[in-house]
Amino acid sequence: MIDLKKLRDAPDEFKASAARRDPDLVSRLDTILELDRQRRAVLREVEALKASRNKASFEVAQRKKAGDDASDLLAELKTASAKIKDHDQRLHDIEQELTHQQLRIPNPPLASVPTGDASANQEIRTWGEPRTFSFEPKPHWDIGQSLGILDLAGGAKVAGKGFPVYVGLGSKLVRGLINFMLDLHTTEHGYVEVWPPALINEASARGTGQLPDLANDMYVTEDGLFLTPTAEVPVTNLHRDDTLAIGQLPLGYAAYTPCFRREAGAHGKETRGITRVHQFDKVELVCFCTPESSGEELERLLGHAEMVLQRLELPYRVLALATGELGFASAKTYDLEAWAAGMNTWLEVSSASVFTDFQARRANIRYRPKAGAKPDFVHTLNASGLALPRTIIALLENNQMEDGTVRIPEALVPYLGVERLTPNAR
RNA sequence: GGAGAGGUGUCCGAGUGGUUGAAGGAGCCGGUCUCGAAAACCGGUGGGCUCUUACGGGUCUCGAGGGUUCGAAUCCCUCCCUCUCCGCCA
Repeated sequence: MIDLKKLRDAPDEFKASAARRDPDLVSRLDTILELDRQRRAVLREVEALKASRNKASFEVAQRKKAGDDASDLLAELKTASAKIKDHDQRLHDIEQELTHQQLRIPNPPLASVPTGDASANQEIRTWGEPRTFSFEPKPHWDIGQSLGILDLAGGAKVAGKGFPVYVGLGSKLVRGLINFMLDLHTTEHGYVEVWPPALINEASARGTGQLPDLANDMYVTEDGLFLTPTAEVPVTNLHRDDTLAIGQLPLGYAAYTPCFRREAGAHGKETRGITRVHQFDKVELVCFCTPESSGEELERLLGHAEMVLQRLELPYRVLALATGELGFASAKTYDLEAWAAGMNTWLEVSSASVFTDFQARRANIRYRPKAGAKPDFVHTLNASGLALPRTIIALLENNQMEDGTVRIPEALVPYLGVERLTPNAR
């Protein structure tokens, strides 16, 4: 949720920032400003009416207590009350429209975010060297099939396209990666591990910004719950309506959840293999912190996600996303892209974002800067650490050998119990 | 799913139509005392919106949303959540 006071106090500055995302936002912000003016005008009227009503009501109480007659006042109050009801209705209508509009304005980008579409993304750094092959590296769907660890047809049979099945060491690889990542983040990076629900309610989806506009990206159940698209939603909303103590911050959680995405309209792109699927597994890092520290927290989160790739010995690059590429709630995002030798491309395996106070406003997550001080909104951040399918793609494609086996990086060996994936091994 | 009990401020806990934003206690903040601390004592202490340069004022808020009433924490309706018992079930 945008900060209405900020918009009101410095409208031009606010609009200029929003326009870097989308020039159409300017007129929508003007609409909001007008609604805000109306709201405050009606509010002043209705509050004046209520003030005089309260005064008269008090007088009635006094007279009744004293045994005096108050029928003249009561008659007066009856009409005043009707008038108030009328004004309240108008106020309610305006506020409803205002909220409707406000909920649909994305977070303005931070100044350091480059303006433009994907072509304006900035490469921050790279790590590792894409390996050179003495043979033609295969794509992961071929490797997965010949090793017998990936059953796409089976998944399509039991659920549908985009629901992969991992078999044997493939399944163990999924399980091992989840454990490896959670262990790394909890023991070395200091995160508190949580295991949240995979289904979320409407209020949670609104809190992190999936609703109202991104409803079509989620699966809905019959009783109005959504299958979570990312652990960010349940974990961030864990503290919805909370006021955190300053001593709790920064507060970091690491959570595994399956993630569900309808990917409506994405068909035809990246349809082979497991690059884009409807259900996948992900370990997510979520952080609550003070507004002053969110800049450095973003860098820390990014570093923690990078560490996963480094331990897995996967070459990657870090991109600072341009304004046109930012997610709805994000003020700044880094993407982490791992190299996939078989597909001969970079694949997004993680995304680290700072949401400033945008989600905190929606979800009403505050903190008290010091005992006795007024509460203020926290800043929230998250980073994938990491999403599994594309990590698996990179592992299979980069570490494949000419004989068809796949080398397992050292960090994962304890989790898999083997140093190499071989055909039909169990 | 059925029956019952209940949701009050940071926490515990009073309060069944009119100076109740809400007793009392704890906590927290400030002060007195002390070399310092503890204890004791005194004072202060919710949040949102809004008006005001400011001091300060107004309004809303007792799970959520509606309703009755001149007036609702208190009465009525709907929903949500927690607890107990029963049923069902991994």
